[in-house]
Amino acid sequence: MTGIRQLADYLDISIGTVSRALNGKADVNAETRRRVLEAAEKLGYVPNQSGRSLRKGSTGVVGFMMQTGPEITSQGDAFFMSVFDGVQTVLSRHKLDLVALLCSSNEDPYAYLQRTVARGFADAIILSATRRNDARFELLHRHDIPFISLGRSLTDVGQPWIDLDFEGMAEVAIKRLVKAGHRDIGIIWPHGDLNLGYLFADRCRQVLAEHGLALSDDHVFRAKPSEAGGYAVAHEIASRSPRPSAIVLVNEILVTGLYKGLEDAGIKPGKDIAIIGRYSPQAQFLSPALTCFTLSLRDLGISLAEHLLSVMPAYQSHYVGQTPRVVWPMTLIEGASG
Amino acid sequence: MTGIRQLADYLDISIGTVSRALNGKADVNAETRRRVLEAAEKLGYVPNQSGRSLRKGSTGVVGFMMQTGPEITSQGDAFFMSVFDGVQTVLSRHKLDLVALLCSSNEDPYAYLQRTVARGFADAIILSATRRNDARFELLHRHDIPFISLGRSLTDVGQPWIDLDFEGMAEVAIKRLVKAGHRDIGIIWPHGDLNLGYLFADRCRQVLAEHGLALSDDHVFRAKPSEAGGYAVAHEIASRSPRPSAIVLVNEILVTGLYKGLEDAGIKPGKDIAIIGRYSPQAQFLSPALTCFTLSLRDLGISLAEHLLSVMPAYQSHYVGQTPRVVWPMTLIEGASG
DNA sequence: CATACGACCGTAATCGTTTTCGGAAATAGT
DNA sequence: ACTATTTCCGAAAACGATTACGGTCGTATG
Repeated sequence: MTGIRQLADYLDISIGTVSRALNGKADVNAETRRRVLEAAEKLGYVPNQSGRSLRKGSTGVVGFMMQTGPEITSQGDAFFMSVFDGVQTVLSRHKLDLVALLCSSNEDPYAYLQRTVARGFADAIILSATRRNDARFELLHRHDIPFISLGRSLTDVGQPWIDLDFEGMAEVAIKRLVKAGHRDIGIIWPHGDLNLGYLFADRCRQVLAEHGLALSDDHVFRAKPSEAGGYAVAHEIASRSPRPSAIVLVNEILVTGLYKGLEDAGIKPGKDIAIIGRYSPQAQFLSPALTCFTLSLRDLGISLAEHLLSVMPAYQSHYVGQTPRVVWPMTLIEGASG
Repeated sequence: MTGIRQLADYLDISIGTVSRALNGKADVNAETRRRVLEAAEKLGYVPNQSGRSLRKGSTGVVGFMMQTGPEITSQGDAFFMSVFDGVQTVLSRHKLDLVALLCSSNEDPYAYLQRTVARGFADAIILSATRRNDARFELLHRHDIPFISLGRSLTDVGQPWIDLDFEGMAEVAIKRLVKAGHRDIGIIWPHGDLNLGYLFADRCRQVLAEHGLALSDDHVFRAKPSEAGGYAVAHEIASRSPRPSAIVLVNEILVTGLYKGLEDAGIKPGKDIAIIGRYSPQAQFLSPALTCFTLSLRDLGISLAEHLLSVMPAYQSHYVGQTPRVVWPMTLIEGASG
């Protein structure tokens, strides 16, 4: 390993000058700087992360916290990978790196986050899969760690967040179905305590009421956010009488299983029952193609990163403004399912 | 932030003793150790990552390298999340943490890895999406970083690897189809330079030859590893004459698009054309259910971690043996597609 | 009683980097 | 010619942890 000391010895100058040269500080001769840069390139010098961050008190790393395990809590892999890509295009301009902080399924997320921030692993955190009440916000706020969340929560410590417009989606979807003549609309509410479920269900109920329709408890279906969950809930739907003539769902992963389950019960999606959901890469390749709501995940990632930077003291000069709270719009793709 | 110094002041002892107590070293009174542990718990002390790893020369972090971006290179959905979960169950027993090192789609993976290891970010690396020739192996070998790869490569620096048994899959699939009477079998080879494509295609060709059958170049279809890629390749398949009566594919993501594309071309999967592929959470919810090869991703992760530990000097006492090279078996799930 | 030894703890060096401070040399100003 | 100012660089102090080393007790052994 070639450190700054080897580099300094090689050039026969002091480590202080080398450091200043590499970091673009003043007080170093142009010619000297050139020599240092050249030698660093030649010897393949890269500053040691631990030494640097110990001294600077910051790591240059932004962490995106997510939970591992077979049951994805809210989104699929492709979802995050696209968001990550957007986040990185912004962060890389500031020489920040993004890593995914992986919380094991058998560790408490709160404890994991506590351990991780106390270690000083990352300068800033991006949270996802926000719950109805989410103590992680208070933790990060208490430790004064810059963070942003992809998702809202009832817990409010003045944190910035960006969230998909589940309420707008509910509104457009319900109105579309009502206009098409549906009077008996059901919704699928993914299991668990994710906040988005509440937002979505509440707004659905509200919009239905505006049209003089009620959302009977009998037509609020709970399902695990997985293909198998979709399959299972299809049989519940099939067994209801009266059976809803349309279904709106907020989770993207459920839909393949849902289609299959309905078909197995002799109910043809798009014909016997209307379905409106969320876009996923498969959505347009189902039969019938899913009518769904989509968004640019990359742009979402970009926005996430920019707003995160705005709450990081060392970078906020670039992005000023009040606490960012963005409800990200989604657009409807007309399929053949509803 | 409460550091070791605050802890020592609080207990009115020296930082040396505190450190020894926390790390289970000798030379510390049982009663003192108890008090230290108690105070650490109470004050929420967690050793600073930078300070510790600077001194120790190791970080306690294992990195899993993967590339971000909308086009997943080889696997989809819950694949990685399940593998991660297995990896972590092993690593956590040794107080090691797993993070995903995210290489942006517009950064060269080799350069990214170089930067990351030179910084001393992780003690060990897990590679995935291995290419036919993969310079990353040489890089890690040169820097003497312990690593393992999920996937083989022609590049050989004596590294350990675990890979799915794509050759076994090819063999079982081809034999099954031949036995069912198929004489004109095509394969889908995902675009790119991933090594698994070569392994799979070569073995298919070989097994066909053993049965006196040839794999015409006309029936080797290249496709982007995505739903859209599956849809596109379906039209190519449909346009061939003679058209293959069966298709074997090694990528799990393609299949939804493939089904749809074939149907749009008036070809019914499982009826007009047999299809055998890889398991994914959707596979059993397609119509007809996909005949596919599956494995326990969690167990794969566990094995990956154990073999990684065996090449990490600080841990290898627990797992001895020669360089591990595991061809991971897959089992057939009989669906209705082929 | 003197010596040896073990148990326990504090001191200080160390890891690799950044950054402050002061000094030397060169240049400019009078 | 003397002072003031600028330019450049080296010395050294941090950052927070681990750990080698030595010192102070108390107890056991001869």
